[in-house]
Amino acid sequence: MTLSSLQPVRGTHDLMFDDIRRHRHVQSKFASVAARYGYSEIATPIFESTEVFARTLGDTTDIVTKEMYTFETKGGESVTLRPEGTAGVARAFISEGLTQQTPLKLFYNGPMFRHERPQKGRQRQFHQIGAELLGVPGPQGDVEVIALADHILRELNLTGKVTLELNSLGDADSRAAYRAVLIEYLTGHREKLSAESRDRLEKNPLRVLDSKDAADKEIVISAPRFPDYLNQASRDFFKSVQDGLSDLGVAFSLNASLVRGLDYYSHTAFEFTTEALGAQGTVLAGGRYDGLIAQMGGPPTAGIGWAAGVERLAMLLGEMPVLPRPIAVIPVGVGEDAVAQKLVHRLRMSGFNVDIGYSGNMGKRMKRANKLNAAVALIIGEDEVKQSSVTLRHLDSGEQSTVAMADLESRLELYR
RNA sequence: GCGGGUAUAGCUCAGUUGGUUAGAGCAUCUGGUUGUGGUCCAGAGGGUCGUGGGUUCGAGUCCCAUUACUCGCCCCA
Repeated sequence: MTLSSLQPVRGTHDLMFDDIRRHRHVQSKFASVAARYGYSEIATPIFESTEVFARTLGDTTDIVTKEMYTFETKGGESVTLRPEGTAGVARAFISEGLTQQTPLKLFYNGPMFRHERPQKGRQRQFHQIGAELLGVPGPQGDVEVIALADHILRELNLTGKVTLELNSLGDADSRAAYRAVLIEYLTGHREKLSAESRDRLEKNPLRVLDSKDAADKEIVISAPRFPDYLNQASRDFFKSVQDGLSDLGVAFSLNASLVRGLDYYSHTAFEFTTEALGAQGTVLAGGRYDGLIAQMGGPPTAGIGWAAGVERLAMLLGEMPVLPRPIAVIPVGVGEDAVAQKLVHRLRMSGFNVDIGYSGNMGKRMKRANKLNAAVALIIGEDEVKQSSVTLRHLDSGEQSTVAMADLESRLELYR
């Protein structure tokens, strides 16, 4: 541990054994469920022009102002390691000429990078799965996207551990109206607000609703409520989303202070949260972003999507299913090595999961077979080679018998 | 960026008011068992006590700094 450069960079981790199995489990469940909903996969580059993120996320967000891994290429271009997935998908939507192929359903999965202080459930390189539905302006789009999220959490057996919170940010008019009264109210209490909230009052007043500062919370309790300022169209829209979810049996609760900071968000905002991960309770979050594509320079296109943290989901998973037990092939002496190797290959070609101890006496190899959790050992010695057979030993019971080489596949059928 | 906690063997951790060869369990290796593992028994290897400085006759232990990890704030997935 003396060479600091031999440690993984702060906030990054090597994933192996059980950890990566959990990740793969999350990812493969996601891929199979997403396919049932008609989503196809997209893999956008891990870095993009800095502009792509700066423009889409908004230059008042923490992500853009202090958490991006931004660097200059040898060609002098400013590029950024992606801090989230939606911006890249939106960029691809425009630059790949997909704007005429709506409705478009895309899902993705991959590493994201944010320069934050690491803690439980928060790393500098982390992984997200996400889904985006482009070109569906109606509430049935919201319902389907949320149902997809709920479905995946269900497949992962997490329904008891997470709850869905829902809010509406309304359309642009509603938001402008609410924003105005909120600013007026908060300005009246300006002196009592925390420093950050005073700052947000200028840049992003909705975020004050989110504050965890005790004094701020006091003020927020009596603040004008967003739902009261939704116009009729926005109310109808939100009502349809709620009815749609209820019809599908997706449970949710309303949370009027659930907000998204960015201007292009509208209508539905939602989060699946858990109590089990401490401060990082948000496991999956998303919303409708009808303004985004236009803001990036594409044709006005409705959009809604979400992203989930794979690490956070993986932490919530229970025990992983046990791995299939291999078959161990054990040559008694060096004389049998070649026969053993051929047998191993033959069984692998037939679809069996086979391992072999590479060196050592028989005792050692038996020990290794045991450690691999092998179900059976195939022992090959001089006698066996002579009669073209192997000794098949069941490692749990210790029973063993002689099996002709030719009959092996059928005798091992149970262990495939 | 701010605050708290922690750092001793590959892993999990003991280590007394500062006291001389720094321990345990697990893991690893060897032997008991040269064609039979998981149990058992005997033994072995493995540590610049995170790093640097200071106090002291003497520091794993006290002080300072630093780094890493971790939890919280913030932010978010």
